[in-house]
Amino acid sequence: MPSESSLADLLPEEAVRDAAHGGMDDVYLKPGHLIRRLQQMAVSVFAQECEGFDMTPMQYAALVALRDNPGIDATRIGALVAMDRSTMGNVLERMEGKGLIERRANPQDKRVKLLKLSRRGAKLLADCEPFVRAAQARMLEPLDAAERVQFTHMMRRMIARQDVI
Amino acid sequence: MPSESSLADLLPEEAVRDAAHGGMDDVYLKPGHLIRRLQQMAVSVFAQECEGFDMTPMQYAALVALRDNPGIDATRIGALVAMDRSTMGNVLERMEGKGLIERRANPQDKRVKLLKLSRRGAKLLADCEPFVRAAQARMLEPLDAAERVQFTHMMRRMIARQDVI
DNA sequence: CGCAATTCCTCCGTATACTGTCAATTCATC
DNA sequence: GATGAATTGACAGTATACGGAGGAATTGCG
Repeated sequence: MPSESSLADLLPEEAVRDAAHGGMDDVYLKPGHLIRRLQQMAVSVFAQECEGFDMTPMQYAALVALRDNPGIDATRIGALVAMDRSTMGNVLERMEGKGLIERRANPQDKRVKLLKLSRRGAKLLADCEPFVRAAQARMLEPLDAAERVQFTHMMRRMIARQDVI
Repeated sequence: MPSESSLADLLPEEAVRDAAHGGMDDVYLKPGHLIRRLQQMAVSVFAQECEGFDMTPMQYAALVALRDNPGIDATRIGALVAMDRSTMGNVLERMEGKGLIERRANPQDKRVKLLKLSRRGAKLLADCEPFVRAAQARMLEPLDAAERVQFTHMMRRMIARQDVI
C-alpha cells in the first residue's frame, strides 16, 4: 500500500512553520511556486475526474479543437491550444496511435497533414464531457462565484501581458 | 530570424472571435487551460529574467531549499518544493553534474544520500537572487497591490483544497 | 533476535514542454 | 520562371512531471 502521507508529514517542523508564517526567502509563497502548484493541482483533478478514459488534459484540448475545427493542421491546432509544434506533434502521434484522430495528406499543400476526429475520438469526447466539466468546476470550488470571475480575469490579464507561444 | 508571429496571427478569425467573446465550449476560457497558460507564462518570464544563469525554476527552488536546510535528503527536498522523488532525483543529478550540489552517503543511514550546496551553487544562488525577484514581480505586474494579495490567497486556497504531492 | 513493514534511492515507462535544426515544399518577388 | 524567404512536419536534445517496481537498508514489534 502506497504511503498516504501528505507533504507536511515529511517536513521538519521548522520548514512547515516557515511555510505557514512566511519567512524571509520562502519560495513557498512566491507566485512562481504557487502557479506551478496550481498546475499540479489542475492536472491531478483532471486525472481523478477523468480516470478510466485514458486521456490527458492536452489530448482533451486537442480533441475539442479538432471537433470545432475539422480539417485543421497540426501547427494551427498547436496555436489554438497554446502548444508548440514539437509537443503538439508528439501528442497527435499518441492520439493517432490510440485511434482517436486521422491524419491525411493535403493534395493542395504537400507540407501539411490534415487532421480529423475519428468516430472513436468523437465518442470519447462526448463521453468524457461531463467529467471534464466536473473537473473544471472542482478546480475553482474553493472560490465563491464572484471570486471565480475575478480569478479568471486576473489569470487572463497576466497571460495576456507576457504573451507566450 | 525566427517569426515573431503571436498566437492570434495563426488562427482563423472564427477561433479568435470565439476565444475573445466566449463560445459554448471554449476550452480557452476554462480554468484548466488558463492555469496551464499561466504556468507557461511563469516559466517563460523566469527564463527571460534569469537568462545566462543556466538554471531552471526547479533547480532554483532546490537551491533555496538546500541553502535553508543543509544536509537534507532527496525525498525531503522533494516534499519541500512539491516534487515527486523520481523527478527530484533527475533534477539533483543534473545539478550535481553542473557542480551546484554535493551528494554524500550518510554513515548513520546507508539508504540516504545527504545533500549540500557546493560553493559554486551558493554563489549562483546569491548572484541570481535579484533576477529571480524581478521575475516574480513581473508575473504579478498586471495586478494592482490589492489584487496581488487576493490572487495569491486564492491560489493558496485552491491548492490547499486538493492537496497534491 | 527474527521478521514484517517502512523508507530511501534508482530505474522504467509515459506524457508534457520548448529550442533548435533539417528537408521538403510553397510563396513572394523580381 | 528563377530564387530567396517563409512554412510545415519530423527529429534531437534538455528538463519537468508522475506512477510503479525493485533492491538495499532500517525500524518496529513480538
